[in-house]
Amino acid sequence: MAKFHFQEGTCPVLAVQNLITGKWKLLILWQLSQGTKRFNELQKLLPDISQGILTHQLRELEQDRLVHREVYKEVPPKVEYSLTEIGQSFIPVLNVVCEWGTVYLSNIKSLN
Amino acid sequence: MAKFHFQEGTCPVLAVQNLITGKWKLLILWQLSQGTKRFNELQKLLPDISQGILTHQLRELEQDRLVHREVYKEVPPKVEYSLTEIGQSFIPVLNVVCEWGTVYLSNIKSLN
DNA sequence: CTGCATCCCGATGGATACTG
DNA sequence: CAGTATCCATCGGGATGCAG
Repeated sequence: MAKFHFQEGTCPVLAVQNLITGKWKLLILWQLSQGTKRFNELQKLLPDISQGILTHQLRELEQDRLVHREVYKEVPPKVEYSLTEIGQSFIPVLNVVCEWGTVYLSNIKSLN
Repeated sequence: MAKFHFQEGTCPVLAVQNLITGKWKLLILWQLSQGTKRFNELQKLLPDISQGILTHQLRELEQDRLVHREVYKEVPPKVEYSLTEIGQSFIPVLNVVCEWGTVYLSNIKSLN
């Protein structure tokens, strides 16, 4: 893996790159930043992501300690996803991204 | 493609997701934020990315209007890459990402 | 020097069916 | 409801060789 050659040790930019590389990671985090969601709710909010992939990416986010998975031992089953403390700290980044994206889209639009 | 169901039209978060999904996009943008770079320089700064991929990703960033490619018709050839105005506007986002990444890495480290 | 073309491979994404 | 299992398609990434 690449090191960041302007700094010793691991590159923080690369770390973030690895965290959010995954076609839906940012969207999932964004949805969870709006509050705790059940699996089913996420599916409805992100209808273009298949069930298997959603599960998979949630697991990755969980491993990366951005997302917390709470399983209720009930019938029918109930699983809630929420942001961990680390995940919460990422919200400002999401907001900056969202703001920039909005400007970007309008710039691109006016260029075409 | 997914729409952002909390807003009409295209989702800015998704737009950014698509821009920076690509294993090296953030790193490339970061390097270019430090100043104009020749192709060769980028290769040295990012030794773990193969030439073909570097070319490919630079082309994508160019299409997305984040990067400018200046070809000097000389012998030997010389090509310089720099951030466009839109690309420049992305630098604050990169800085936020970098700062958060730094904190994230130290958090993760202390958890293991 | 720059970077395109080709070929290859593993990772990622996706559709569908099935299960506790 | 919230998955897992399976199979398949596509894409990203990489090595190498060639060309202007």
